[in-house]
Amino acid sequence: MKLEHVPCAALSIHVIRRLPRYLRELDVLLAKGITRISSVQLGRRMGLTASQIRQDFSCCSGVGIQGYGYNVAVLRDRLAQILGMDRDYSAILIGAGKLGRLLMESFSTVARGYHLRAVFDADAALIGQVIDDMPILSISNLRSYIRKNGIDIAILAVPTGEAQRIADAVTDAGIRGIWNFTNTDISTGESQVPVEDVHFSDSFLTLSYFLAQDDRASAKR
Amino acid sequence: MKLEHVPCAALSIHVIRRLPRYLRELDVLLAKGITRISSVQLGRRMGLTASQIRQDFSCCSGVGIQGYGYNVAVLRDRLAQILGMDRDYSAILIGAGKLGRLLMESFSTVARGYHLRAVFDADAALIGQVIDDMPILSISNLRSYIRKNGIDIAILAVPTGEAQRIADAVTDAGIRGIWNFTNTDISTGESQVPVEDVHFSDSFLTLSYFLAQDDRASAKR
DNA sequence: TAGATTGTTAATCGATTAACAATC
DNA sequence: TAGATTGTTAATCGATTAACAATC
Repeated sequence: MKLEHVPCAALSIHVIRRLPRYLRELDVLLAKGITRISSVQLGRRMGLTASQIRQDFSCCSGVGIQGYGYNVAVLRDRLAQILGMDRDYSAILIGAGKLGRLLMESFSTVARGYHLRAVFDADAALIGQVIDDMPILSISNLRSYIRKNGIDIAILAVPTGEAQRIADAVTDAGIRGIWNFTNTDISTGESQVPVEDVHFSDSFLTLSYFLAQDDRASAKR
Repeated sequence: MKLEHVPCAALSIHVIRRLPRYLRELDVLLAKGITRISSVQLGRRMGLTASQIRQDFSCCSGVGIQGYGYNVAVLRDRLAQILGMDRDYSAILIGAGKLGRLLMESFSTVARGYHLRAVFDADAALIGQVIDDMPILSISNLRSYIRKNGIDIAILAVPTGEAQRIADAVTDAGIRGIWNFTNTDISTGESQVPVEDVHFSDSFLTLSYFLAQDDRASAKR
């Protein structure tokens, strides 16, 4: 199910989606040697109100100090913890096409703290090959691999037509989250396994709307 | 500026972000030969309320028919139009690394209706090479190229450290939108040029939150 | 005509912003 | 102590849902 609909998330999805941004900004501050920041200063940098930042950070109880602000390093670590970056989770990639290979390469920087354990594909010509030190396994072993190794997250980089079938398989095998790069919405049914979509095309069209809207507005003037 | 903050968007950003999803679902219906759909039926398929769908489609005035529903093909074309898919816009790609090449290849399917006009890179070893029929141009020609050819959208697939500098350049040259794949938030300042981010890492961490939260909840029980 | 379904208005719900007491 | 700033409560704003008259 889409993250927007997961019950018992403790924080609202709006807050959750801002946490990685805070984390990035705090890393920038750390790199600059800034050790302390107030909600007003951080708000100015990020284009958010100080009020919102304090509301958002109420999940990090005890980190802020009245009259002082937040210790950057402490807050950063607390956010990283909330986001599960300290937990040694495991992931597998399904689909070793162009996109899959890109994700393989960049995984360690994109998903710091996670471990990519295996890569699966349906193409017999790829199976057995080793790419970036990762052997490509047959998709027919997908379920048993997830079960045996207690994999946490499945990354879906398969053709659109295969997406739901694979989603069903990994859900059935006990996966705990799906990172979906296919251009379709997948369902995890009863299981309520969370699905995060990266829909390139949707993202692009959203941007495109603003150009078209701008043109429509200009045409009227 | 982030799409969330663009003024005079006519539709709320929440509605806009649902439009591409509607478009996809309508394409699925068309492929199945379904020519007619009601808000209740569409809601059931997509996990939305019929009410929300009718509110969302109030931007497509005249398309719905009482007692009948919506004509799938008509609604689809209207949405495509609202999203600017019929306008022959142009785009350039900046950064011909792994990600850039993937975007080059997939651009025509991801951004249907748009034309990729040129690819830029800073690496002298790449400049002049032809990849997927697209010659790689020198980034030193970026501004003049945009100005001369009236390019609409710039796709940023450069290293994080270069992102803001390039964003400044393309904004200054009169670009109308930025599709940002770098792992940082860029500012377009006064110009209010809309920026759509695709932050892989933020997306992944958002999913990761739910695993961590699930573990925290389990630990308490 | 009777049934179905839209488009829109009103009600509810949730997120953001403002205000301020607590306190470092 | 005085000034700064948090954390939280209350107020506002906006999005979603419900209801229903209009009408195909």
